[in-house]
Amino acid sequence: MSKSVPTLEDVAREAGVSRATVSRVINGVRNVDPGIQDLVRQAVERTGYTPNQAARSLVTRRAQTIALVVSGAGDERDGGQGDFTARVFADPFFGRVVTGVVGFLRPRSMHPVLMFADSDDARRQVVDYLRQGSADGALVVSTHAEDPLPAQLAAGRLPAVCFARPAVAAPISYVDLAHRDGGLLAARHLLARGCRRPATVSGPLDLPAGQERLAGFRDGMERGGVPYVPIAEGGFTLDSGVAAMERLLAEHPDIDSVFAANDLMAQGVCRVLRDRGRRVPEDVAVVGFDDSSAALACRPPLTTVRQPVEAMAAAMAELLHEFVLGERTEPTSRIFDPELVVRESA
Amino acid sequence: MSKSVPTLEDVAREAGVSRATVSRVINGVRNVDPGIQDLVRQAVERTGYTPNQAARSLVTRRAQTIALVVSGAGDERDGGQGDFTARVFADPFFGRVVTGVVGFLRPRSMHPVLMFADSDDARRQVVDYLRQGSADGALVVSTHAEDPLPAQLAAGRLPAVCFARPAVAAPISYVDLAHRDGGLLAARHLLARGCRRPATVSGPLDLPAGQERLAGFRDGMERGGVPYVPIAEGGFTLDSGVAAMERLLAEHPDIDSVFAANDLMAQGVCRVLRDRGRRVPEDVAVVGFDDSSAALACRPPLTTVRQPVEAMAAAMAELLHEFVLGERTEPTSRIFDPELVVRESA
DNA sequence: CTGAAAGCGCTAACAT
DNA sequence: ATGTTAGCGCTTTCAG
Repeated sequence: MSKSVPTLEDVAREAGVSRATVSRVINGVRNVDPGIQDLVRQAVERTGYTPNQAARSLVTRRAQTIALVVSGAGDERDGGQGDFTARVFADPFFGRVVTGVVGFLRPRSMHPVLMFADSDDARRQVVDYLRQGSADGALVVSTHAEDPLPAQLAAGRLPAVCFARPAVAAPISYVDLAHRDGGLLAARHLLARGCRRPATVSGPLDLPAGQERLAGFRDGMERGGVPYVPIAEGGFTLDSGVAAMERLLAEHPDIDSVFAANDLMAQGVCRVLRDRGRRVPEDVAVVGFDDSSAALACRPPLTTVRQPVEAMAAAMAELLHEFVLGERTEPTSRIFDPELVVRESA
Repeated sequence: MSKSVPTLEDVAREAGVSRATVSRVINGVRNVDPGIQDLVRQAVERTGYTPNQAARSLVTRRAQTIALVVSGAGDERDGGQGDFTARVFADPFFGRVVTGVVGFLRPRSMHPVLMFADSDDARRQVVDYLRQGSADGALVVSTHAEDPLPAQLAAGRLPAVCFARPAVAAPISYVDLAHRDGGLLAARHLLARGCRRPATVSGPLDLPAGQERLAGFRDGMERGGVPYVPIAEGGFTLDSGVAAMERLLAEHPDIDSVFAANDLMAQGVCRVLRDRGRRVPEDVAVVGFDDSSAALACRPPLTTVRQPVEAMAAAMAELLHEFVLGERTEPTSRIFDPELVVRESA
């Protein structure tokens, strides 16, 4: 058999210097004679050396890896797992988070480990993973309101940053959107269009995002002279949007506009409208939220409130990185502004 | 400050035994007195000990991590990155792969690191990652035909398993579907329905999956007495399905059925048909491929050829695991059978 | 500017 | 059945 993977020792011998010097060259530490640097680099080339990350981590106490965890509140056992994963990926939102996170991580040669925390057991795994030092910190995206993970992470003093303020209060960092302002934007646009009989398909009302988007919309309508807005609660999925819209239409057949708290539900809304023979936007104008891929996939393309998910995700990674480096210690929040994107649905 | 994380040493002292014994208990090695086991477990509890993975990996030479890499052929620089990630997540297929992989990994407390290999540089990162021992092996899903990664992995003798046979030949393991049989299934179903003027929106013809699904379909039609099938090549995306269908309809306005090589394109096909006032399936029957979430999201719900992606992904992880454990050494292939799922579109 | 040496925390022979 | 001991490959004082 050929000799196994080369170590620092091998490179040092090959270059005729000490291990320490090779280490310095590899890690780009200053104070190394340029001539020797070349020597070492050639030796590295010849031996095909690659530093062993475990050995490195053991002394630096850094894994160069962060956990990207999608967390639910449930306590489902195995059975639910597949569904949970599937649901997460069905939402175009998650892909954007990954895009943003990877964009920040990659140039720093760090990598995300994907974890799903949809049961007590899975959550324990996440915490253990961090305590083991397998990952330097966690980026968490919660899908449910009562998710206990953020609090657990905070209690364990583990570096972590959440996407959106956790419903369960905890001293933890997060990035979030000014959801309320987003709702306001939607209301103003509909008002400007002349709509006076709006309705809304809200997000889950136990989620801050659900509440605030609704509050902002109502507030905007109220200020615009429309005191009452029929509401049907949805669950941020296409199906829930369909169901909510059917309820709304049954009780309020004369509405002239709908604000859906995310694009997936807006898509459901459009589908129902179409099936009922109502034209969008002529008969009923529809405004979504997120500006996800669903907004463009929808017929007609959705006018929607853009949430800069990629930028938010990158900021989340950046914050975490600062914690890991010890440059930051206090829990921090970073709030982004929404923006109206006008297309054809309203 | 409180003393930092407890080590084996601390637990050993606390329990009044040697490090070795504690290690044995923790790793469930036999030959340890039950009484002492309890003692140790209590000490672990009291100290809140968690094994350090880096130290462990250093000696076991196992990271308990595998790389889940999505690989393209491109050589795009930074700019393309975001798009690539977004495109990957937009396809419901990838979520199913993750579900299957995680399902296998989780019970073994192993975790997937997400990597995107859409440039030479990124591919180098993947190879280095494995050589560093940060991951024990790679699971690769290629999105393009000329993806050089599988060959690179094989050349480096790195443990790896691909989803689908790589277009670039290499001595590497993979799981795949009997695509040809899938095409046959679609043809037979359409034939049984009485369709005699079929057309097909194929996948990219430089991809084995694209070629074989098409070949199977044509073969089936031929055997059923239909010698000619108009074809338009697509790219497995919704938009490409729309474009392909428009071309098809322009040149062959009298077709009575369409076989699309995946559900996303079938969705596009249905959309075009609907816009042109053709009823599905009354005027034109449509059969998709994959049975992804897009099949159910489509109106009408798609009759499609099911690809057991989750099971295939789990098999991929299992194969890799066997390589990592050294239980398997020769490149291996595992082929799954497709299955027709009849819904409303055909 | 470079080398020698001391660990990082753990597992696995080898003793006992 | 348990303890002793030697590393795994690397970074990092500390001398020189």
